[in-house]
Amino acid sequence: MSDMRVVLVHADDRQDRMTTTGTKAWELFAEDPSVIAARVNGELRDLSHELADGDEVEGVAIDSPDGLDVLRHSTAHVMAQAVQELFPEAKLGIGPPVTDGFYYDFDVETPFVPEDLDKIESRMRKIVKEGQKFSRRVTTDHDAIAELKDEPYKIELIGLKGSGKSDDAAQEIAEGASVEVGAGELTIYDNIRRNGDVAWSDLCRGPHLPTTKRIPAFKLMRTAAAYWRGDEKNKQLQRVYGTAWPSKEDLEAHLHRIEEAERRDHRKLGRELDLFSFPDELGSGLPVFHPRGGVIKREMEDYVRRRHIEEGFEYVGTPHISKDGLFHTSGHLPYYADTMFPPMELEGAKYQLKAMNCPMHNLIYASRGRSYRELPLRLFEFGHVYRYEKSGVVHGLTRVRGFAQDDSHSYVTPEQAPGEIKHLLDFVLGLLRDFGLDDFYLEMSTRDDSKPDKFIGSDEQWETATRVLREVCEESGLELVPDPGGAAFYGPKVSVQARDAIGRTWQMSTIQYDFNQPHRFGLEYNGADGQKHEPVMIHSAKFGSIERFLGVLVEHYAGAFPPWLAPVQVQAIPIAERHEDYLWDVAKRMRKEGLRVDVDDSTDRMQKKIRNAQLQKVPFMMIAGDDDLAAGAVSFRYRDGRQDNGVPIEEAIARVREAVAARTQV
RNA sequence: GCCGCCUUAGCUCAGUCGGUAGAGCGUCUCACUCGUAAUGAGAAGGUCGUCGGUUCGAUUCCGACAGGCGGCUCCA
Repeated sequence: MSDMRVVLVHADDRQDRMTTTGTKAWELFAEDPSVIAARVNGELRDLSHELADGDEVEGVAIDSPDGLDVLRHSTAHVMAQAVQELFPEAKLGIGPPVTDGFYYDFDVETPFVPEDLDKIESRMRKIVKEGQKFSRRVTTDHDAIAELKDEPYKIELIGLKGSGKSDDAAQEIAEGASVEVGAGELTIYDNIRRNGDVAWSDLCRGPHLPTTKRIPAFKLMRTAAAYWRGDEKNKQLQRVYGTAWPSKEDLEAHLHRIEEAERRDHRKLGRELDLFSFPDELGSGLPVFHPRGGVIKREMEDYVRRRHIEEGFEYVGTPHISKDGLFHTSGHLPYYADTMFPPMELEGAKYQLKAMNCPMHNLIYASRGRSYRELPLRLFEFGHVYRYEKSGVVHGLTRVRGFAQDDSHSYVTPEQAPGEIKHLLDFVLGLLRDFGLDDFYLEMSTRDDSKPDKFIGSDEQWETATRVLREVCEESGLELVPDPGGAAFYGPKVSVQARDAIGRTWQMSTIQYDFNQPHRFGLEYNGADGQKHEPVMIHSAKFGSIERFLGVLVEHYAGAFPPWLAPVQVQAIPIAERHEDYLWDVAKRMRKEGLRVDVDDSTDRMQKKIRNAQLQKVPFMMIAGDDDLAAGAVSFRYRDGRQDNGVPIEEAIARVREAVAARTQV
């Protein structure tokens, strides 16, 4: 045993530490119970990892991003052990950590039922209590294949690793597969009981917690089916999702966040607030808006129509169906036949419900000769499109089969394109802010070079389009996340992802650069040089879909809309029947100002009326009794219980009017 | 589309080991007129998602379909 030196890294601090050969990483962190793994020379390692002279070592705390992954992946192992003890025939798929938790896939004859989750969870608690040690063991492909002869999926992964050789390849092979077989040597983790027995083993890259006892809090969430290696041509395995946290409190907080999200669910609130419904008689994914939801929808439409006109767009209108030739010209058919409703045949022609509006706007452009002096030519409408989404993906208002896009197409010269994209991006961001969404980032969807059949146009065209979009995005200063392969077949796309009140992100607006459709439609303009030139078209939807955006707004505000969007802005509540006329007078004056006011003249008691207005999340409750009558005033109650009594009528009207005009929340 | 679960009054849900069902809220009626989140009493309301099968008998068991939920795949 001889001396050696390691460098202990903590944040920006680096300290030399003398130690002896054979020192394990845990010995450096013995005094810090939150450290559950180590980063050695940049690589995540188990705490049992033996250090070498000159190593740079950093402790990984259980509540750090890496630490959480280690915790969750280790919990996945415990779950897999529990499953195989309870269901010996279960074959292992993969079991990586995911956001907030983990999953493990199993091939079992009979799918799991909810009661199985309870059984698995109990067995897991037993394993955690046993304090089994996670023990790393280096193996070879040959030995591992022999050892894992009963685990066909693991053997498949070993084979893929042999051909792939990199983490990236493993990621392509299967989301999460890299945690099983990363680059480098092949390892197996044994779970060892205190008496030395090997309880269970799994092919795994690691690292793991020192022992199962270091799992502070976990819960199994649900079962689901998932295609092996994410390919719908493959067999479906049974996936069990769980969550794991550094403390019981963190677990509780996580479960609380889930409840909060459920409380905000727009499908639930849509029914409770009488905003919209999905009648079975219409079919899946086809919503109807009730009067109250209609108010919000109309406010959105009025807003976005006015803003488009202010931004230089011209409001147009196009039909819902077209002969199918149009979609062949555009290039959408036959590629998207699967997602379009099937054609209707009449008088020898096939008509299709439109799934996109751009071809029709192209016809407006092409209706006469165009001059460069007209460009940018900006067309906008609420285009109602129909897409035959697969039955399993329809979801509330966020994924429907019939919806309205606030769709615009800007026809520009190639030189004008960057300026127009910037114009659109500014427009979109301002719109999102007006609707209370002010935390966003951009996603840049580009072509997948390995799938040329999914995209049309030359390499040069794609390169130009992608560069132009990227430059404008970078100029915006917003975070830019790449989305390789996510482009439309006709061009790259930038989409604005907005975070809602509880941090979830939603894809909202899109801006797409299209050099293909103008060519396919033979669009042209006369340039200053007297020659014909081909314009570029820029697709843009600001809300994206009116329905979807409305659904997101419901969740963002948890149904408590700011006054300008609230279906009922003021709910007037008389203390007693004799105050009704007085409130009706005030209400009528407010209505003259264009405000949405209701007077609750039902036979309910006033306490009940307040409760009802509260449950309907009305921003202003306007109450009047004898005192208010005498003073020529009203009393306000707000959704949070705040009160403001004795407000003179004129002031009360002005207060509501100003909150609506300024789009403020109250 | 695939896997699993689910579908009982307008809503949320209970129930029937196969003998056609119940609560709360909501609705309607009557009484109460009340100062900041549920007044009391009474009444109406269901071919138990649809179609088929098994059975003397099906809301209950089986199947198909429709719709929903959670995932997977997909999302121009």
